[in-house]
Amino acid sequence: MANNELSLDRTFHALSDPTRRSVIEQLMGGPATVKSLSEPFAIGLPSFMKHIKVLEDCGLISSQKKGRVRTCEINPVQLVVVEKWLSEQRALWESRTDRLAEYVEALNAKE
Amino acid sequence: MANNELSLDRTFHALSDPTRRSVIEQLMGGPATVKSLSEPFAIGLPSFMKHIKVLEDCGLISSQKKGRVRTCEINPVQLVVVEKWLSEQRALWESRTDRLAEYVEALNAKE
DNA sequence: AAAATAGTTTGCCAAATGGTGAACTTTTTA
DNA sequence: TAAAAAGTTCACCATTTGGCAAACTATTTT
Repeated sequence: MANNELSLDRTFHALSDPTRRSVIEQLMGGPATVKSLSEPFAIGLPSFMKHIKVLEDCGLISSQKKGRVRTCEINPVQLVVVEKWLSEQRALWESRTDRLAEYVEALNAKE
Repeated sequence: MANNELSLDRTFHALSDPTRRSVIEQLMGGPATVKSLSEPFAIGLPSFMKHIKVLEDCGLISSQKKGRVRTCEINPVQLVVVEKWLSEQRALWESRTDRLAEYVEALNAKE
């Protein structure tokens, strides 16, 4: 569970971009090549590769090249690290008051 | 539950900075003034106020001024929005395989 | 009334971010 | 073997970020 702070910085930052979140969503369905992942987006491959690198550097995905094709895969551990920070905050808040349950209900009701 | 995308962008970005995460953590204990929130950090007030603004713009906190003092408060709804995106991803992954449980266990075991 | 406190506004800066096009390498495929 | 496909590298660009100092406005305190 090493160096949390920097890891959280990078992971939250990685998730702050819609292109990168979309890549994550795609990868949830299973591994995919860079090319196929890039297709939904109207940006060049060099730009897209930067996003892949950001995701890889923070540990959200991993990739390997075989022949001329690079295949990416999700690494759920890193998502759990982030989820954990959030739920810890939630726990802090809940220990102070228990209004959060109401908020969540209200939020769910809005859908 | 309006405009999720932009809201997620801004909220993830807000959480990608350690100063801002620390402010969130402080506020989990209850409302506090800008000054008291800024004390742990070796940065000037103008810089600190930018962080407050980022947190307020994405809806993670709210604040109000009374006299010369501005008091900030956490707004847990926005945290829940982020938690939700993450747990949706986790659900996607779990629907594909159930190895995540193992990962989480392994992670928890490391503490 | 004078001084301290808490914030705000302004203008500045270096570095990081997210994009581009062009040129290049390495496989595959035709 | 020639051409297409999939990345990669490079140099460049505008914008955003996160910091600063200085000057300013209110409000408490003393």
